Amino acid sequence: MSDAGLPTPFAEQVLDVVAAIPRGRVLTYGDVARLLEQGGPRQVGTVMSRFGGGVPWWRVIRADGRPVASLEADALARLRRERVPLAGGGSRVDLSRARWQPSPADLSELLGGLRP
DNA sequence: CGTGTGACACGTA
DNA sequence: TTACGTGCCACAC
Repeated sequence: MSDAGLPTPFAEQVLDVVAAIPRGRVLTYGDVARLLEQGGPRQVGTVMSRFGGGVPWWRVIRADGRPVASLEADALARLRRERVPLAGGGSRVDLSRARWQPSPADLSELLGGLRP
């Protein structure tokens, strides 16, 4: 069993956002940070590394469209399964088409629940 | 209080 | 396209 310690409030918000990414869509680490308006891509990555196991972690990718290096094969398989638009011969996500752009309603529901 | 580390981002070559 | 340097933020020593 893995004990990643206790999730901080920031970690829980990150996980909440990731859990809200619709099937077939993705966000970059930077996107998540900017959505929450706190921390940065590296902080999001740290959270995912420690607590990402319970959320759709494969929907969080790098800004260049490549999934996490250490889990690349698994991530690409899952993304393909969800019909996420790929590019670069299927090794990268086509961010211009796959990036999730939350509607104002999505945002208020997300951030509203996290930051009343 | 300096230094290293990390599931990152970006410009330049 | 890949490789490298620099910036960034938080945290452990």
